[in-house]
Amino acid sequence: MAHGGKHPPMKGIRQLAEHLDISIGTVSRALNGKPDVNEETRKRVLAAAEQLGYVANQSGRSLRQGTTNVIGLMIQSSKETVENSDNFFLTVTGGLQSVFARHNLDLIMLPCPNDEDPYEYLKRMVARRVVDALIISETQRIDKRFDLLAKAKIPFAALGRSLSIGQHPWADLDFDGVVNCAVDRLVALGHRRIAISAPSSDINLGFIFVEGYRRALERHGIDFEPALVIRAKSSEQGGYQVADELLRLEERPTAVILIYELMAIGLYRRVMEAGIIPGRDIAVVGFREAPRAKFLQPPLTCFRTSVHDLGVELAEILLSSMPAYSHIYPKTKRQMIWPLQLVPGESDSFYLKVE
Amino acid sequence: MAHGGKHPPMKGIRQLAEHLDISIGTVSRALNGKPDVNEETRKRVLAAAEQLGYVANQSGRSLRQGTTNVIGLMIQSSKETVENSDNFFLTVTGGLQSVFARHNLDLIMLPCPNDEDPYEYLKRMVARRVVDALIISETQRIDKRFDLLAKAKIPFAALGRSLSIGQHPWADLDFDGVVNCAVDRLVALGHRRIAISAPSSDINLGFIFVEGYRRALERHGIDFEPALVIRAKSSEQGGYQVADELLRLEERPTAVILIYELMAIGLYRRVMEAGIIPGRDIAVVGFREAPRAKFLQPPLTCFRTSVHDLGVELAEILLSSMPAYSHIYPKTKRQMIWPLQLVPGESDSFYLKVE
DNA sequence: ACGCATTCCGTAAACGTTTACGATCCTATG
DNA sequence: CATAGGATCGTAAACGTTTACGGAATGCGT
Repeated sequence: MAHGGKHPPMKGIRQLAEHLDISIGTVSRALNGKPDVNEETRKRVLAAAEQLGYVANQSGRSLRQGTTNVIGLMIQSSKETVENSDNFFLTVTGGLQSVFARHNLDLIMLPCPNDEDPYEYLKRMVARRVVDALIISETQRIDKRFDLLAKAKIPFAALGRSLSIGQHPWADLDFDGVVNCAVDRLVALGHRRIAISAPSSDINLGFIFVEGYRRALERHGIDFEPALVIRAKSSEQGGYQVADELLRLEERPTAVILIYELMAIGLYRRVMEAGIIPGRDIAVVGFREAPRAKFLQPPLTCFRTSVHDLGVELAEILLSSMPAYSHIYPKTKRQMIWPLQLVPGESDSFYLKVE
Repeated sequence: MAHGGKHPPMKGIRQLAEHLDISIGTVSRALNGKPDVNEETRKRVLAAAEQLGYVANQSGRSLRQGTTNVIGLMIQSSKETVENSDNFFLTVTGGLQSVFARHNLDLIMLPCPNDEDPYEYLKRMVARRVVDALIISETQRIDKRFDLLAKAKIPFAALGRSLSIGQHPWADLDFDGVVNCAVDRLVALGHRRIAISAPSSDINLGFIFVEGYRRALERHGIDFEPALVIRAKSSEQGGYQVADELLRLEERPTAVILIYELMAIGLYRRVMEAGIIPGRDIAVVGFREAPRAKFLQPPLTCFRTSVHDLGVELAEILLSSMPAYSHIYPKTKRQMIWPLQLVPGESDSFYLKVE
């Protein structure tokens, strides 16, 4: 309260310096915690900045030091993503921020419009130099974005693994573990004909999921039947379609593993139309546990994880690859497979062989 | 393909100018579509920029002209928001972008960490001058953020109305229409004792929803009973709690209106524990239609709207209040109430008076 | 041939910060 | 007392861009 209530509009560090009768350089050093400044004047500067509501103009700062203190999380807001992710990204964002906040890093989300090519969008964002580092999500099996970021020498980490050359940092859910666990459980319940749904194998997830499924079957000495792999969209309609195709098979499967819990609703509906009751006549295991999965009757057996904590891990992975922070987060783990835990429901408990 | 494949790293507009043997000022004018430049040289510049992959450094540009061409959408990623919104924000983002893209405006999302005060977070973002305009969401009944933005003279619009002084631009769902329609429908089905759930009346929505409910009852000559207003969290647990409180009442309601479809699952469970079947023994109307609401059995009667198109409207409202665009979007509509449409389910169809 | 308007382009000054460098003062040590 | 060295601060030069201003060249009418 040095000089009353109303202040002239704060124009910049220059005004602040004049007001304090200190040189502009010293003010900057004081604010940024540089060593060459008397502790007492630092206090004065901080107090005045607080009082006058001064905050450094980001553009000037970034221009000078080539850094923005902002980390970007790129997401694709395609219709399909929006319907499936069930706030996955908002949750992971919380985890990311809890780490970034410790280093005065702000997170912004960069939603790629669904009519723009993600690669071009990212190129624009990178060139604009508005973020210091990037997290990209929904990675493709071969994703040019990795090369772009590597070439631009901008630190990054991926939410979702990729096959790109070189070992780039990423974190991903343990789809392999999920499908293994699901198959184990179903086999233990007596199933031998187990179907699986997955997105197209272009999508990395589609590839991994089916590959894990194949290996799990092999472990149990069960032959892999291509007809039991249904490629479908990860939506309610996709689930309906999966059921439809399964019902058409000569020899029906007795169990099915779904890649997205949302598909279960469509599948439930379709099989019930055919007089088949999920959990009694056909076993269903879904992935992943989400608030909406609780709406199902019978409750879906699925897999739970803390998406928030996944964000925490991912943030540390990213920071470990940023020169300015790599001394704090040693580069031990560059890739990370995030575990999930089985949540038994009733969609696979009361198994009776169909027909 | 003027001079082979590899290019030296593009450092800035200066290099581009040297490469073209043109002055730096002309290059800038050419890129920005200024009139004082020969059409042919403009073509050359644009071609070279494309070829060398030059994109203007955002910091330098913003510093000079005080504008960033970026619009921010502030959201709060609190646990409750994340669980309830069902990707509401991602969807509205799509609508916003479809408008912004026409003006080369980029949208970024600013997720306020849940352990930070939204007001302080916004203040930081505003002071950093990283966005030209802002959209704020989840507005409180009295929300200091409006004053902050007005004082900072930064254009903004709100997703959700507010009571703040002055007529600030906003768009909001037609909660009044929803509750009116719900009451009308229930009354037409013979109900007189209609309960309602709503969040605390500090939240603007909680106030509006109950107020509309009161007026709707009045229109039908039904007395307003405070005991039938249940304040609960907008979650599954909240729905369970609502049912719990309703079951405890001396004279039970025969119908209940829920503010969030997610609450229906908890309510369903609780009333079924008591041997009461939703849709037969008690009528349930929910708000809003969401993918997950389809999981309910019986299907929930609820309200549908195009959140994407709401985003479009909101974007136009915002642009109309930005000096640079107000000639394109005349300031006719500054506030907008966005309609919803009833989606009849079966949760209120087979009404039989309880007891 | 002259004046004038128009078209195009180059020059240089800003925008707000950070930081290398050097200047000043003070203290301790010989 | 002389000097070294540390503590503290001021000065000025960058960072990459846009834009006001003025200059050169051209066209046109007289």
